Parts: sequence; structure tokens; C-alpha cells
Amino acid sequence: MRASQFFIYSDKSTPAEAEIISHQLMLRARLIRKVASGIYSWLPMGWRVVSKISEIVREEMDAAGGAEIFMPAVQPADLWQQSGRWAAYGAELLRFSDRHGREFCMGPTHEEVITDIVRAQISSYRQLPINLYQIQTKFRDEIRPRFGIMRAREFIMKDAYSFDTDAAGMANSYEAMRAAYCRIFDRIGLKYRMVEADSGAIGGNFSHEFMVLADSGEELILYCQESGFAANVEQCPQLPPSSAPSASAARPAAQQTMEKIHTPNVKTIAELAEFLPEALRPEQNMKTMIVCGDNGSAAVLLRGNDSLNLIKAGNQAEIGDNARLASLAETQQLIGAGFGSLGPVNMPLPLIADYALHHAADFACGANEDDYHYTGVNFERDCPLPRFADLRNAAVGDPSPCGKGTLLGARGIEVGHIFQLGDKYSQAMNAVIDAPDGSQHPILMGCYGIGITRIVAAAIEQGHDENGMIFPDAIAPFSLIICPIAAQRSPAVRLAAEEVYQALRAAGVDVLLDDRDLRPGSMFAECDLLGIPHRLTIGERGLQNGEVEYKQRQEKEVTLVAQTAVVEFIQERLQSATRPGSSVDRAGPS
RNA sequence: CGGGGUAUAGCGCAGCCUGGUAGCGCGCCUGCUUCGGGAGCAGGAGGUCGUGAGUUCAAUUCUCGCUACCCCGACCA
Repeated sequence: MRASQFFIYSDKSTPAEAEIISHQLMLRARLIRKVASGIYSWLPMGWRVVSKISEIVREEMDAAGGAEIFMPAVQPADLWQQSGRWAAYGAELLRFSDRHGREFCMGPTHEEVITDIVRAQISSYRQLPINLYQIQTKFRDEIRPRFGIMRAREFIMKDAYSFDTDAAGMANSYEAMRAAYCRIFDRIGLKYRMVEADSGAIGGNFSHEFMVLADSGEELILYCQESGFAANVEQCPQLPPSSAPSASAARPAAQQTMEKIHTPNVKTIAELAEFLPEALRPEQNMKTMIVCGDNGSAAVLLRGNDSLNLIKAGNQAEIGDNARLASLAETQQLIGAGFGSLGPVNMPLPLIADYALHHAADFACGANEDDYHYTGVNFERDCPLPRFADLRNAAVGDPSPCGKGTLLGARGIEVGHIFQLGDKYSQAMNAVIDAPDGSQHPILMGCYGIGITRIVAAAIEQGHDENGMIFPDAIAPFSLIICPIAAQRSPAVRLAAEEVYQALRAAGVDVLLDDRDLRPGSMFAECDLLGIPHRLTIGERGLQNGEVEYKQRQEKEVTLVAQTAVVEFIQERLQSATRPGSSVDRAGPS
């Protein structure tokens, strides 16, 4: 490809709307252009990156036994009504009507359509297992799109769906996808981690996320160096007190008497810690939250410096699904006191305490009366002994749930998510098969997503410096760029650049020849901004010795290469750069 | 959905308070000089000032409506 014929532009100034580095660089390098909020055009340079990612995904999906299909972006309400999601899905589902008044939506995902395809074709266990996938545009009407491509409303996703006869088959299909995902992210060349995850709204009970590691990542990953355990903070369990080695002792005996103290305007744990004596630091205070769910309400007790995990709260029988914090009005009606003054003493609701409070004694808490707290409170003596459960978000420094080490933290960007769906959709939409034993039952499904376009942003978040993007070789828009210096006035440079370009093309190298006759500074700055991993500079200075200059994007120093040996040299560099494994951190549960 | 802000040339911004039909930097075009990390000089092109109404002799500027975009919030007591 010649730069003069390619759509290659860049800008020195950073667009005001872009908050994160990947968005800024993508706009500056003209990878994308915004069309509307959360909706972008991919321009040629950006589309090459997307295409390279898609191709790797496609190859590995095919290798893992997937068959590619292409489903419509526009889906009829009818299918969504069959699965029950027309009502269940909220405002993120973009709905509209056609000229006849029939209702449609833009697909945020394709379980309904794929289940409809499969139920029409598959009636016997003999036809299974199968795995169908597509690379398609999705639309989710996010409340607030931001961070450019990272959280866009329209985006490209690879979604695969597996169909099996029984649970063992579904587990096999899931494992095949898990392995394929590792190969995909190995090949793309990003540092990532596979973590245990919550299955969220899609359903099912077994799920992993693939997270690209980047300091700017929105998700917190907790992992254990010793065992390789890794989990999303939303999902990471904590050990029950009985099995946590550091907390196996009995609860200390009460030392203090319970005392009611006036605490005007003390609403937060920080304010309480400020107000109380030195000895009562936040972790010795107890905070109490009222959580409501489908089964009812409960008072949830946590250490002052811990944070509530609503997913875990929803797993408690007293609370149930759709767990949420009570509103101020609800709290005042139920308890007679507002936020910040709640506690377990004389609490009319069931008490559930986090494991971390199992050994709490002489603690401070709200008095269920505005502007009053108790100190010296003890379970059993002053209030009932609560039921203990895993309720808090795990944190860096906790004992790892694997029992072997301590949890460390890392930030990540979710780029892949795999689920076992079971019969959630096949049951609702009547996708059943005849089993070997003559019975009929719903097909067991799995679904497997990769955010193709988000990977571009994640790669830039992970790989950039003050000069621009640093793409891994496998997904860079071009592998190599040739920069001729002052070609217009040097026939020798022009000729050499052309020869090298043709030779590399013939050797199958993905090479861009910058034939725009820019000044060297502009050319180099643009190369760096675009993150093209390898660069050959051809100038009169080197040609006098029959040499051209090679530079790798991240290296400061250049290497002189004989013009006659350049193809061989470049091929060797490209091969060593794409050799997998070296830069990949692939710890995770096995 | 609530709060705040913005809308002026391809991009980044000034002008508006105090009304008189628009300017800067980058980019773009022409010429000359340059040519190894976003060159210099000279000349030039490019704007119904988001949109609709109102006030006024006169509105980019003041007033109101609308639209789009951005930020914050919408769970940690």
C-alpha cells in the first residue's frame, strides 16, 4: 500500500471531547470519526486494525469447530417476546416500529435469533454438538456512552453459540471455547487475564471474562500469584471464617458496656471515626444497610471500611433477586431512622452479617435513632447473633479463596466473556431434541462473546507512549512502513525505496510506502502516532554505504541493514515479534 | 431521568459581559528557500457564527424555545 493512495491523516491537537488516551489517539490518528454520540465510522487505518482482529478470531473459531453465519442486526419483537426479554430488557434495547407498525429492535445480542435458527433445523442429539458464530454489529442504547470506542452504543462483536445434548457436552463445548479464547488473545499479543465472572443479565451459572490488563481499566481483578486464581471483584468469594487461617479463633469476650452517645450530623463512617475516640477506627465501626429484594428486606452488617456486594446480598434467602439498597424513605419507614444512624440493636429486620464481622466485639454502630450511635456493642449480649454470610466485595490483601495466598489487584478491560446458558433460551423458545434414551429435552446452550472493536481501544490503553499508539504486530494497521527521506530531490532514494517496497511486497510483508514526500519529522511523528511496529528509513546518507535504517517502534536506537539483505532481515524481525508467549500473562483457573 | 456546561473555518480556541455582519494557532492552496524527529518567509482560499422565533435602525453578541454534543449524578449510609 502506498500512503499517497491511502486515507492517512493525523492531527497534532487533541480533540476536547476525548477523555481517555485511546480515544484521543484514535481521533488524532483518524482511526475513527464520530457520527453521533456513541456511534462511530471506522476510517481505513482503523478498519485495518479491526479487520486483523476479526481475522484472527475467525481463524481460531473455525479451528475450534465453529461455523460462521451472519444474522440480522434488526430483530423482530416477536422473538424477544418468546424468550421473555422484550419485557425484561430495559431501555438499553433500542426499539422501533416499521411502516406497518410492527415492532423491532436493534440486536444487542443474538440468542433469540440463533435459537430460532437451531430449533428449526435440529431435532436429534445426532445433529449435535454444533457451534455457530458471527461477527456482527450490535447496538446497546447505553445511558451514557463515553470513552469513544470503549463504551460505544454501536460496536462490533463476535458472538458464538454452542448447542449440546447434555451437561457434559455443554462443558466440553465451553472448554473448547475457553481454549480458543486463550489462543485468540495469545495471537493478538495483549497482556490479559481470564477471570471468574458474574454471568449478569444473560443468565447461566458458569462464566469467565477475558480482561486486557491496563491501568485505566474499569474493572478490578483480584488474583492469587500462588495458585493462579483470578476473579472479577464482583464475583470474588471470600473464605468463611472457619477456613480462614487468620480468623479461626473464637470471638473475643466483651470488654466494654454498651453506651449510647449523641453524634449530631454524623452520617458516614469517616465522620464517625473522626468523632469517636482514637481506638475506634473505621474497621472497628459497623455499618448497617437495608437491602431489599424479591424475597424481602434485611439489615446487612459490614465492617466500616468494607463495601457491599449487591450480587452476594441477592444470594441471601432473606433478600432474593433484584437486590437493591432501600431508599431513604423506605429506611425511615422501616427503621424510624435515616442513613448513617442504623445498627443491629433493636433492628426489626433480619440481620445478616459479613464474615469479616464474625470476630467483632466492642464495636460502634448506629442506634436506629437519628444523631445517636452506640459504642461497646457485642453480639448476643446487645443484639441477636446474626447469620454470617459472604456479603462484602473482596479486596486486595484478603486471603485468596484458593487458600494458598493473598489477593493482588489489577485493572482490566473486559474484551471477552463466555457463559454456559443451559436451557434458559431453549426452554423458553422450545428448542428441544430427541435424546438417545428417547426422551425429549431442551438443547443446552453456551454463548461466547468477544468485543472486536473494544479490543482496538484496549490495545491502545495497554500500548502507548508520549508519541502515540504501540500496537502488537498482529493487529497493527501495517507491519512495516518505509520512510524515504527527501525522495523528491533524490532519484537514488526514490529508486531504493521503490525496490525495497516491491521486494517486501513480493515477500508477503504488510508494508506501507510513505510516498507523500513529507518532511522527515512529520513522517516519523506520524509513524509513531500510528504505532506501526517496524520502520525502514531510506536516505542518501545510508545509501552511500548501500544501507538502509531499521527501527522498531519502541526502541530508541536504529540498526543499519545492507540494502541487499533487507528482506531477509525484516522477515526475521517480523517472525521474532509474532512469536507468542513472551508478553502474555495468561494466569487463570484451569 | 436530575444537575452543570458547550455549539463561531477540517481540528483546537478567542470575540459576546459593553449589539455596528468575525479573529488566532494548527491544517489546507500557491511561490521561493529548506529537508534525518510535526521547517521558514511571502501570498491565498475557506465561516447562512447549531436552529427557530423575539427585542432592535442593526443580533455571532441580548431574551425565549428547540436540537445536538460533553461532563457530573442516579448503590456504600
